[in-house]
Amino acid sequence: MRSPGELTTLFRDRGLKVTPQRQAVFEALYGDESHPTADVVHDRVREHMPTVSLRTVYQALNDLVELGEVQAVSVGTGAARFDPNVSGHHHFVCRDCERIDDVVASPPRLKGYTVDAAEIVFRGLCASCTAKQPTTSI
Amino acid sequence: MRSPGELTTLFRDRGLKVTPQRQAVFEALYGDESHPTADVVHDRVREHMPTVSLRTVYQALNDLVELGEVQAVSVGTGAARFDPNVSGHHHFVCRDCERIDDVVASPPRLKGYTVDAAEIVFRGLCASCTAKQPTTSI
DNA sequence: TTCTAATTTGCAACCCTTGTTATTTGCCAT
DNA sequence: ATGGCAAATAACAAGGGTTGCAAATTAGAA
Repeated sequence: MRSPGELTTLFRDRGLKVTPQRQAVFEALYGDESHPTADVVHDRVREHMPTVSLRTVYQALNDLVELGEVQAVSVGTGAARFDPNVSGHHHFVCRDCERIDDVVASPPRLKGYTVDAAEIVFRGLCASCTAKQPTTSI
Repeated sequence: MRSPGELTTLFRDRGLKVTPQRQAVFEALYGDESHPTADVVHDRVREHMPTVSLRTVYQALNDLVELGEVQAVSVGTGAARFDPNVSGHHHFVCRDCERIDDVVASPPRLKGYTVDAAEIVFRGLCASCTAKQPTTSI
């Protein structure tokens, strides 16, 4: 995810307005590695802007996801987690505390962890949907 | 997942009762490769037992998951999907129709598919939780 | 500054899943 | 075969997470 300053330009270029609420979400998420839920982001934002609604935080987060600046991580732990790191990496989900850690190493290097399973989820279009796609190539 | 007949024995051994509703869930899921949601299983069961409640279907599915006979797949497409195939395999999630296919091949062999991303989710205990685990070894 | 489209808020509604409770039922022991 | 008890069912409500909606506000271009 780009810096809050760069996001300001990006949002305006896309016809999206840069509100104080959105800037607060930018700041709350920038450089964060804890994979917070929308609710956690909301709490964080309200520390300095007590009147911001959860709905607005969801809006801002969804906008960031649509722009490809933030990744929504759904790993079956209830609420979606939001990750400003959109470079290729994977996640470790603790079955006890539900903490999510970034995994840049391969499984054998997960020292200290208890790895129960490694789930690989491929995302894209299935053969049928690929076939009926209007402009798809390859 | 074992056959409905074998599950009958397994359930009784564990002190769980084998009801017609549960047997209907067994039948509905046995050999199924479509990764149905609880709601889909419910519809399927009700074709022959119209009075079965969704709650009961959830109960049966959760029991099967706890016994390790069925895998609950949460890939961010809303409702959980249930998979009677508990052998080591991965999933392909279509971003268009949300169909889930089993993946036994490696990514390069996904011919016909449009692969946007391959997410690897490691599950287990993080370093902190591993450390405070009562009886953990290795 | 003015105008317009986008945004915010607060609320309700939605989906998915689980809690609760009275009633029914499987099934073990007799 | 029957009784009794623990477990399961059904119906309902409620919970968490997320989105839809409408009125009021506001960003930002002209």
